[in-house]
Amino acid sequence: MPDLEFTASVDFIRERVAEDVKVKKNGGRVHTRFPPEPNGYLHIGHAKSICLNFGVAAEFKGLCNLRFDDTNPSKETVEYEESIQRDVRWLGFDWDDRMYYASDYFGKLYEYAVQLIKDGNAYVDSLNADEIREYRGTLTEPGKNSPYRNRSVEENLNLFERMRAGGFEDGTHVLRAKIDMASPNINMRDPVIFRIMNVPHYRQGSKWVIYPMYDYAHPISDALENITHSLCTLEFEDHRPLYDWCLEKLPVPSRPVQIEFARLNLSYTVLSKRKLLTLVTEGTVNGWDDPRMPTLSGLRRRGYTPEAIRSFCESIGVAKRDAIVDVAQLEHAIRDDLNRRSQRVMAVLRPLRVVIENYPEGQGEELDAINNPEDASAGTRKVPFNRILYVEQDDFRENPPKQFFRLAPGREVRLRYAYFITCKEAIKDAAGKVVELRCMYDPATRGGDSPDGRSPKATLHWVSAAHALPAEARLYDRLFNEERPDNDSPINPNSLELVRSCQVEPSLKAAKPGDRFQFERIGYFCVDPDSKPGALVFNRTVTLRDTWAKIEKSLKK
RNA sequence: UGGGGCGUGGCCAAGUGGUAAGGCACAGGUCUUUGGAACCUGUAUUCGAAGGUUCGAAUCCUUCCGCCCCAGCCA
Repeated sequence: MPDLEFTASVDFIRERVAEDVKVKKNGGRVHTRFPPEPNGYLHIGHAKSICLNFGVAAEFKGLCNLRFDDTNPSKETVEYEESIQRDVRWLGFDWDDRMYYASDYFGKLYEYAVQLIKDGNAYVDSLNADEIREYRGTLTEPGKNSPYRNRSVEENLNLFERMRAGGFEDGTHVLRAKIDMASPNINMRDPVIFRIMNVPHYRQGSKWVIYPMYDYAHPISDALENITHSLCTLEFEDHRPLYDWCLEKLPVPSRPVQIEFARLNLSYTVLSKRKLLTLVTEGTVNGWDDPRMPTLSGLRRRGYTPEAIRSFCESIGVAKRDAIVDVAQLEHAIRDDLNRRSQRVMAVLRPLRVVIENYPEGQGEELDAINNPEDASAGTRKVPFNRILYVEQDDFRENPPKQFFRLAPGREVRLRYAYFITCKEAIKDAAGKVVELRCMYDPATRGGDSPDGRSPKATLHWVSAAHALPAEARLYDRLFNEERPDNDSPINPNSLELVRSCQVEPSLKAAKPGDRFQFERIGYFCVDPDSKPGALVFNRTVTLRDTWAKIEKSLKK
């Protein structure tokens, strides 16, 4: 029986699509598209749009196209295009054979423009950019008609053809839609629809020297692909009358509708393409896939899973109000996913040597460890134990504060899957730094349980010094310290911390780039592409929730 | 200022005239060989504000306030 009490509510877009399907609009067909411009890498904000577009299509048994909005050759490259394809696929979506390019419609777009001219709906303007701006008016004052606005159809046709043929300098002429220079909507004040750019296009080469503007190319591209619902972000809301105008004036094969939703904003994160580009070009970060970047490639390298990103996108909803989602919600999504599926492993980030004085020298043994307590089918593995171990420096305090349950002089703790040990003495170097712990173990507690039922308050992770593998850990923190960073915000100087002298359990020997693990008690880590056998490199995806850190923080206040 | 949108707890977000879902975060607690996970409990007499309509309003009307977007030959 379906649980009627918990019928999930749907967002306003799905509601509207459902209504259209119900009344058999477009024959009940649903067809969306994801239309990125190949001028940068996709980020988590795009993921929201991808999940929406592909998601809506799938839910209504429809289709979603991938379409490159490549109408501005000065910014677009094949590298970006390829990264976009890779990232959409990685996120888990498939466009089958429906990959399109606005640039493939340039011919059509040109013909439609000729039609517009013939119908008296477009004209060639020869004002320069500054003049056009002046003539446009302001928010409160209407614009004025260009002196070229009433050129004859013949003259317009001739000029436009010459624009296409080449020979004109950039900016000498533009094709404008003839709408209304006094419109209160500035987008309707005779918007430019074609401009001259003597720049080769990354796919079309030098075939064109005039390129269509987004506002003109987009509705027509949608119509040519028989898109039914064209979903875009809020800032295009007042472009909608222009979107509709294009479709009304031209004999296009279908009539899509544009629906706008609020783009994603994340706290402590910047999602503007311009700023992201700057971070990359100025070398503030190490490329588009720097694990601190909110790009899909960065998140991937960081260790985020597509499932977590999709689940995050589902959790934030789709609405029209401007919102800033707490980055903690994203972190929750990845923890939730990784908790269920990741292999547990013991790794010591900052090693502190421990000598078990009463453990026989030369002796060693292997202990059973559970691979994933959330998944019995993940099985167990053997972990070597020895007289000399490493534990985490943070797990020992010479003078433990209240509520610190871990190791301290005289304190007994459990070593996970191993024995209880009691600290007898802390050895210091000349500078007074604790460099070694002398401990005693209780042989009766093998595996981690005591016959007398006593149970230490703390369980520590550890590695056998003789068996552990050296590794590097890259610990990431938020890229910005400001909750709402702007274009000038400095990055968090501690956004990357390199820890080079880690010791990890030997089962990690064969770990390959992309493999994910939970380092018990520390966090989730992902093997970096820089990693090599014998020189392992792990990226920290996200920390585990850390109750002690919270207590310690409140203690300091 | 002209136009277009939006205002429900700290952050998201349901709700579409019948008496405020859910998630995140936070705070307690249970359990625990990860101070993890899981589980339980708590957190809006109130929906930007003020009027009005109605037996009854977050939902309808009026006015006001606040926030976002638009003056690229970017998308």
